[in-house]
Amino acid sequence: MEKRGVEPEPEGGRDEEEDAAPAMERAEAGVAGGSPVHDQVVPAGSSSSRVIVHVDLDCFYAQVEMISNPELKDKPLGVQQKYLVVTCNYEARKLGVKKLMNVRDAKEKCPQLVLINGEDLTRYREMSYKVTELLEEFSPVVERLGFDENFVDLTEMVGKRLQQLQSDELAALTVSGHVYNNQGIGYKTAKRLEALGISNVRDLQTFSSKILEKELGISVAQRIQKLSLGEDHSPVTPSGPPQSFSEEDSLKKCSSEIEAKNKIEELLASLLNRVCQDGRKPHTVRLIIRRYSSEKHCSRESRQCPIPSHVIQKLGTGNYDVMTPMVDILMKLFRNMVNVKMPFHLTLLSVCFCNLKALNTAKKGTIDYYLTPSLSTTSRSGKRSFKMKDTHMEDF
DNA sequence: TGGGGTTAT
DNA sequence: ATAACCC
Repeated sequence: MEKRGVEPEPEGGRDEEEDAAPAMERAEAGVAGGSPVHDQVVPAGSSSSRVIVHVDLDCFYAQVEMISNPELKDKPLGVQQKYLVVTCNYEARKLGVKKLMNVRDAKEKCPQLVLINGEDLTRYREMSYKVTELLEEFSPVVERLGFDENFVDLTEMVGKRLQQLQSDELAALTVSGHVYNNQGIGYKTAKRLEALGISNVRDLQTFSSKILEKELGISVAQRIQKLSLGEDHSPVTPSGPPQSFSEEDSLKKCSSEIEAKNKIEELLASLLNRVCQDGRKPHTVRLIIRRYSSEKHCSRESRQCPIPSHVIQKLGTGNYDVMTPMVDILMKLFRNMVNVKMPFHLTLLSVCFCNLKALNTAKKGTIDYYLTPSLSTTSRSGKRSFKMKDTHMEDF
């Protein structure tokens, strides 16, 4: 069963995105391979194997754009972020456009290419969660990976359905779609393994790692060999609501505090909208920068601090000016990282809200009720009996 | 390489 | 606070 890890590298002019249909995968490949005669005999509902679907959306951003504007449907379409075509539809791919291609190269390859700016992820994020929520109707155990992939653990549902079946119905069950030799390995790789004399899981387990690496590349080789040993019992972990919200913008050059402040205000404004919609309250804010450097090691630096409780309380309301105190905090974080008296050159700014906490549902009469910050001011006219141990920015 | 996201250290 | 990894 393959749940995590990369897809097979694109091979022989084939792209991984052609499997538009969900793939059925079985857990414990090693066990299944160990007894080939019996590996399909699974006592209904009592098996320890799992049924997990992996749903991978094709060229997701491009699809969202085509749904938004159907006139784009039969044109070659690319989604642009800065000078990159981050994804494109199949029309564009036919004409030689690749994911993460330079806009210049893409236009050269395909002058008719229609480009849509996709730097604002709002609609993609919304659509992404709609897909996840749809899948959650089948089972609450849905794990997201990025915006366009979901893993759904359907073990329970399948078990229950099998139990309902009569024995004759059970016997009449057929499996349709692609079933690749009972291994979570794609068609192409299966063929190449066959050529190496690897026809079942045990062959793969005992095959020379070195030769396999030479043949398939170190990444694929090591991964599938681990899978052949049945490794990956990791559960499908329900993602639930996001644990952080961030907005970032890469820049050619930011070299003054004013520029930085303007960018930060822009990022913050979007974030506040998102936080407002979410309903929960972030208790931590982080500022991330990337400094210009010729090195490949394009590392980021960050500073974070707790959000003062009086600011947190005003977060969802929309009435009060939360921008001013937040910008204040963020600029302090900025100056903590960047010596503004010295020349600097930043190529990225990002603001992140994390440490999200649900609003209190504390009942009257409980300890929580009296300790709840949001109630401590309103219900007792600002006379706070407890000093919260927040680290405020003044402590810097 | 964008603009995100998670978990581990 | 950063790294490493995912898309």
